[in-house]
Amino acid sequence: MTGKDATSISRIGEKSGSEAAVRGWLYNRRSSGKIQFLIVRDGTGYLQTVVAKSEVSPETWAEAERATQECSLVVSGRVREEPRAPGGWEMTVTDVRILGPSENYPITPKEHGVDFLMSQRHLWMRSSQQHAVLRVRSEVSQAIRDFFYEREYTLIDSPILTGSSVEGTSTLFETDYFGEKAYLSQSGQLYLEPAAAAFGKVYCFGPTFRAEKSKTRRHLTEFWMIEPEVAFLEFDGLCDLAEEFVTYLIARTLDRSAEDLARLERDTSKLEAVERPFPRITYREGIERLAAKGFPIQFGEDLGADEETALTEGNSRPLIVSRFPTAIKSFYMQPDPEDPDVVLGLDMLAPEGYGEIIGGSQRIHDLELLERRLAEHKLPREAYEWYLDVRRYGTFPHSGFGMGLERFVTWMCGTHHLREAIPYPRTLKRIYP
RNA sequence: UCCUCAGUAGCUCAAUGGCAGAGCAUCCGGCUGUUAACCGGAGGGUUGUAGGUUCAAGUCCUACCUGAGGAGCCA
Repeated sequence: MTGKDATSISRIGEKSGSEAAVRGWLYNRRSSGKIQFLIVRDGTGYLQTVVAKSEVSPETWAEAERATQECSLVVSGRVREEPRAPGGWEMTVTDVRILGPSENYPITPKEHGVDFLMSQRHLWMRSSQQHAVLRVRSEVSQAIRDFFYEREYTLIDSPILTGSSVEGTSTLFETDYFGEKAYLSQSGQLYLEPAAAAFGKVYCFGPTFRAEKSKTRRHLTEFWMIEPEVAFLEFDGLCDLAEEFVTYLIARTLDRSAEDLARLERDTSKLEAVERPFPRITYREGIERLAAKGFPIQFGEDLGADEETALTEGNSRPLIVSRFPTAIKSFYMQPDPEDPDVVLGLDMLAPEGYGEIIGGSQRIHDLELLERRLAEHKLPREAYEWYLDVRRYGTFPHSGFGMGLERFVTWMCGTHHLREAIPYPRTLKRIYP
């Protein structure tokens, strides 16, 4: 089409005082008779352009008047500093060319309901706040990879199609695999444990599927999970790793996503307040605190949403809760040698009511104990022979955790709902678009 | 699976059981510094579906459908 030499709006300042062209979509147009303001966005930023009737040809003026919300266009002119313009730069237009028209764009500059917006998700991501959230997500994903790369972890992609469940409790999406049953992965952990024996420090980062009929703003049926697994790492070290990981990601987000967080009107002082060490309590301490607050939880009962909220109330840092009763946790978690009724598992609960973002544990490395647990949980042993091999051939203590990307991004952005933190959310009631 | 709430114009929402309304969007007109611009005008309706009560139902009753929020479960 046109605009071969178009300038990226993020770099428009480099063109100050000279001619330039920007190529993108019309974000909004305001007209005042003989002057029009075309706000152009190109994915990297927004630029206010000014068309003055007295300074352009009648054809150019008419073309600008034809520009409608979200039409694609090329605008050329002279770039200059302009304090009245959002962003500080403005273009005095000499030429406008509409590339693709846009009739009756559904998302108007006005309030809309979430249901409507989600049905227009493919268009909604053009809106400034949604755009900002997804850019933060992109930065967080990059920071996750950098964190592990800098620490000499090996990326091990775990399979999405699997033959058995990790924990046997959550509901799995079933699919047909050439006449046999297969399931969409709900965790890469089991596949990472053997990899830890091969590479030492490993992680996976990919989509995860849960067929749970959860209907809350903290659940998706398809979400992205980051799971490190580390050989010879024991429980206290795991807690340290989780802390270091989260503080690293926050620092990177504050540094590289400042503009997007500002657009989201995120109170970044809340994120700046997150420093190490994080408070750590055990489950037993937790139920004591809850008893004092009027929640009569007995040992062996799981902590519900109200209990989690009560425990994190007033915290500016995430809370690590550890050492849960064995009976309510997964089969592979290592018992605490000093308190055999509990396992060396942890949940990290984010402040500001964002809830659980990380769940992890030290894994059982003793073959006989693991075999016993499989039996207790009534899991089909044949499906786990390969997993037991990790304990048969040079067993070793090891630990790992899983972090939900969308939950972390939602926290960073201060967003209300998880579904805005993923480009195309999959929820109980939505698989379109 | 359970509990709560909602469904009226393209969108966001009004309407005591008594004429179906407004803002935004769209179209037309006006305006040379707008910031979700503003001002004037126009078009736009099977009130989620089916049944019931009533002289009269968007409104009350019953069932169903769809969605949202929460619980449980989890990251």
